[in-house]
Amino acid sequence: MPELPEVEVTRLSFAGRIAGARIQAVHLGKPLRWPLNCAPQSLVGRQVRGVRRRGKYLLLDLDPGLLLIHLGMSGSLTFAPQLPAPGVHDHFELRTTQGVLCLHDPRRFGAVVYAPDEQDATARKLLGKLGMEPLGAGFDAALFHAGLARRRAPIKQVLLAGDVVVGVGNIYASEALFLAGIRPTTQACKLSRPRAARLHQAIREVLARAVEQGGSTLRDFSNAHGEAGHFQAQAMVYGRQGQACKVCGTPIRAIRQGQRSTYFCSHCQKP
DNA sequence: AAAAGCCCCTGGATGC
DNA sequence: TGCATCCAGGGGCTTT
Repeated sequence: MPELPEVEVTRLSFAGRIAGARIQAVHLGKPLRWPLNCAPQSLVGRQVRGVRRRGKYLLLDLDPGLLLIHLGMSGSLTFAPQLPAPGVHDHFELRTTQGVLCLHDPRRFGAVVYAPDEQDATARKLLGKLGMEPLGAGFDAALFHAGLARRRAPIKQVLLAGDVVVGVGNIYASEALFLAGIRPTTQACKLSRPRAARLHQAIREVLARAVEQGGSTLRDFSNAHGEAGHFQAQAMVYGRQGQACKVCGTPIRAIRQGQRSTYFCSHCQKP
């Protein structure tokens, strides 16, 4: 489910409210992708200093240590003053002096992992190979082009891989490529510098706009207040197979790339 | 080093 | 109504 915009919208919706809280109890439901690699009891009494994001990971800074939270395909977080009614898919619950953080994740591809610090081996294994932050100052068009230049795979799959640029998932990859006028099947290394620069800009635009819109709610995404996002309404290609392109009227096509659906306009997007 | 497949898991939509 | 099949916003791991 959640790509960078959804993760960032989630972060923005509870970071300020949880900062400074002290952990009172930790409750676990069914196992997630990885087991929590520390004794839940050992977190009790620690303060939550803030919430950062790296790619699609949320970093809950504790004093000391940090929790890495990933929402997987179907995860969502809520942060509420009162204990929520127990749900069968609530698999991680952090009770604090300022509210209850709850991870709801039907498919359980999500995870919560503890690390003493970011240099820790566990943290580095998960965060170490991540690419540039698309909304950060370090996301440079020339570096982006250089990163693409050594990849022969289709550009869509290079975007999804996350080692050149992070946070672009299945929805926003299709959307950004549409905005940049680039066919998803084009080999990444074949993109000229100007076209790579155009894609660089398109990624920033699409992701920033999606954050403003509160993310995409296709099935069940909601922020930590429980509110849905609205970006999906303005998708140009994603999920629009057979419908007319909003720019030229050509029917939108759907193909499979690496077991994932890709949508594009064969007229607006050139190989 | 890079690319391609394979899984993990549940639920909703669709088709017979 | 019941059952089988396919699909879904991710990504680490193993194999080529």
